[in-house]
Amino acid sequence: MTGSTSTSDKILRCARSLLIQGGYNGFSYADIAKVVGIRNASIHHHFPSKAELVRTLVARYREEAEAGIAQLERQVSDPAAQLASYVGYWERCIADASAPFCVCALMAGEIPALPAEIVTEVRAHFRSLSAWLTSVLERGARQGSLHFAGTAKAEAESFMACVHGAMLSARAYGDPGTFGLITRPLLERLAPRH
Amino acid sequence: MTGSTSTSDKILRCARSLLIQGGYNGFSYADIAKVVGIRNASIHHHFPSKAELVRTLVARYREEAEAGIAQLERQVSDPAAQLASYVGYWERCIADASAPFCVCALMAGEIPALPAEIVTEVRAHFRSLSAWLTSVLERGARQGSLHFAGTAKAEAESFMACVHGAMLSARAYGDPGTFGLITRPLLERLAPRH
DNA sequence: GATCACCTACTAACTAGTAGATAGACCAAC
DNA sequence: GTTGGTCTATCTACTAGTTAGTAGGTGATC
Repeated sequence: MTGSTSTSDKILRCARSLLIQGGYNGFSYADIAKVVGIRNASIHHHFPSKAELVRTLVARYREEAEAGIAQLERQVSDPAAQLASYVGYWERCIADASAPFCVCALMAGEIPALPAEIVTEVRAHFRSLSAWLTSVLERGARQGSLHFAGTAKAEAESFMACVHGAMLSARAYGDPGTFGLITRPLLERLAPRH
Repeated sequence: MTGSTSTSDKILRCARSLLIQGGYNGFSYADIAKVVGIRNASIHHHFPSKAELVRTLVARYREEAEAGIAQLERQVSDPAAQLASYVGYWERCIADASAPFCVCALMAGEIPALPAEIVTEVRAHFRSLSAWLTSVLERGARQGSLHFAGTAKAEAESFMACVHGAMLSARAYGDPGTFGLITRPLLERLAPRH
């Protein structure tokens, strides 16, 4: 309750942005302390261990993601527009470098080296994102606005993989535009504009 | 030249498999030394720094990848079959857990935290893989065996992203089968067997 | 006898995490 | 309204272990 953003909030936000840069083993308590302006040990007061800090961070990330999707469901009703809006959100995040990678997609690659409680959290994000995409695709198919060959579930997994792969490619090429280059045809294929 | 596999070979192979597990910051000289059966310091005799070790490792990985693709070009001529063979290779690697992730795809996520010389190497792999896929798709389109909407280049980038994303999803779900589940419809869409 | 591959022994910096002190805020009892 | 107790957030100072990397020595091989 210390003003608008508490110290633990600052720690979480800072840790998230460091995590997005280089993964779980790519940052340390010292890095966080330097940015937030407290001492190394003070972080332990808020989060007893690094695993717990990152678990909390991912849990909060998932909450925000679910809230964002709930808002999207309220504001946009057309399934094709919902997919476009989801992709557009990431396109903007990558373009302005504010959060140029999905926390969970990044950590999915490091899973064999991650504490179990974090793996659970990452897996849950994949499941819930896939479930939402499946529901959007199902609705779109029923309405006749979205077109694909197999099941909605399979198409959802493919869609999610393509978006995550596009993040990887954008990073590999060092070019934010690559993300849109890959995802735009993906949307076009599902909802052809004539 | 010490017998069939030299120590530096062993170090490279070991480092690769450790890298595939948890990324650049997910392993140390000590980890390699323990597996290979030499002392920590001996690794420096072969590779002066970690950055140099990993740079060499990626360069060799790229050589092997290019050799594999050259062999594929020799053995299989049909473009659709070439794509299927490429995906099949990864499906087997992931299923038997021998090398369940592309070294460059994994490190692409960590790029902001990677030494510059490694980033160059990773980027080069993305470019050469994309170039090969583009040539296969172009040939397939010319022959009429592969079908897609936009340019071959755009479709190649999308294909590559989807494959990399499928690796990520397989890891996230802890289920190797996920890779095939995502990539099979991808091949089916490009070359429908109706 | 030079070179190679390895060794022991070491360093400086960094890792997450702990112990215990301090300073301020809140809240009661007197 | 002052006193005393508790809670919270931070600090300094520390530990044990790990990190990449270095210096210099040894024994075998060409």
